[in-house]
Amino acid sequence: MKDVCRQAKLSPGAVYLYFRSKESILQALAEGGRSQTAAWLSQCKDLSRVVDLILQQLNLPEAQPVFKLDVQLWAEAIHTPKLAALFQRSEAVLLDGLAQIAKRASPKRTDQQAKTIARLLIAVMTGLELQKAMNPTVELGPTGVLLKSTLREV
Amino acid sequence: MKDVCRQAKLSPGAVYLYFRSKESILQALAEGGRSQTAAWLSQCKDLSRVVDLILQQLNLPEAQPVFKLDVQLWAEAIHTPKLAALFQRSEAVLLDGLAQIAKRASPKRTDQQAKTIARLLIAVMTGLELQKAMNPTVELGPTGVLLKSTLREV
DNA sequence: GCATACAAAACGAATGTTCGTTCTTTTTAA
DNA sequence: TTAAAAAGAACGAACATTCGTTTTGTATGC
Repeated sequence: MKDVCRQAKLSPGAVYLYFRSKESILQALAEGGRSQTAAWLSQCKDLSRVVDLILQQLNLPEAQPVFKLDVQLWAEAIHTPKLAALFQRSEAVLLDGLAQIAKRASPKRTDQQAKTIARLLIAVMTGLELQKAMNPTVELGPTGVLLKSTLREV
Repeated sequence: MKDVCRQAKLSPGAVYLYFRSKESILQALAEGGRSQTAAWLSQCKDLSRVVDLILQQLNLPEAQPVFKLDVQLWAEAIHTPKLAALFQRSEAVLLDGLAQIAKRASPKRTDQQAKTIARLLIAVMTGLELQKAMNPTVELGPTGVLLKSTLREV
């Protein structure tokens, strides 16, 4: 809360004019991440583009504080059903979107395979985000190239 | 702390006979995870085995509470330098170990490529762990097969 | 064999602090 | 002049931690 006040340049009392509770702030934060994800997902017509955007986000210096925030949100979701449900819904949307893109690229893939690829992509994205959150000096290097080549092969 | 007491079947006072503080408990927990990871890493002579063990762990029903705990530890590490340093050290060890295995399999890979593969594997592992922590009903399906085939191609 | 003495272990209520929230007051702006 | 916005002190609940007491287990005396 102290951090929220500092970031918003508002006193505790003022913050509570805009949000009912801390939990509703966290929900709004998670909601914001969700819609942002949906926004860039809609710009992707193939998995190569997806990988590009993911790695671009991960390398954005100003996005780094967001990574730390996301880890806090994940932890909060573990013991806050409302947040957990929100994350599960947005993950389901992301999963479907990615699976569709995966299937469009090679229609002979089964739905299950497409979904597995999508799940792995999400895992890579969040996993790398965690690494960057815990150690900002991490360099991703040729991760994007490697990822894209593997996606072409499968 | 309440959860720790319940799990240990000990009163708060008794817990503090074994640990100096909550933080030292978290450190011990993280330390335990580290040595456990080192243990199964030493049993792996190729990446295929690594993938097998990772997915076996992820599918173990009794390991699921550990996933939730890990997410809490990650979040705590974000604002606890001691924990962050511990995680960074153990990640470095894991990274080197996996990179060595990756290079042993195909020596023509550059060190950077091997390290990138290792980093991606760690990302997949923690990413899937996060998914399972937030939604225990997640089914991994043919994730292992797919992962191993992609590793063979690259 | 039983009672006594002692130390280690455990308990759980009490403590002080932190944190989310509220409330009264002051400032801003229309 | 008035309503909206912001401030920040104050409140209460939750939390990590401590401490005086009780229990348990074990060695020692008779």
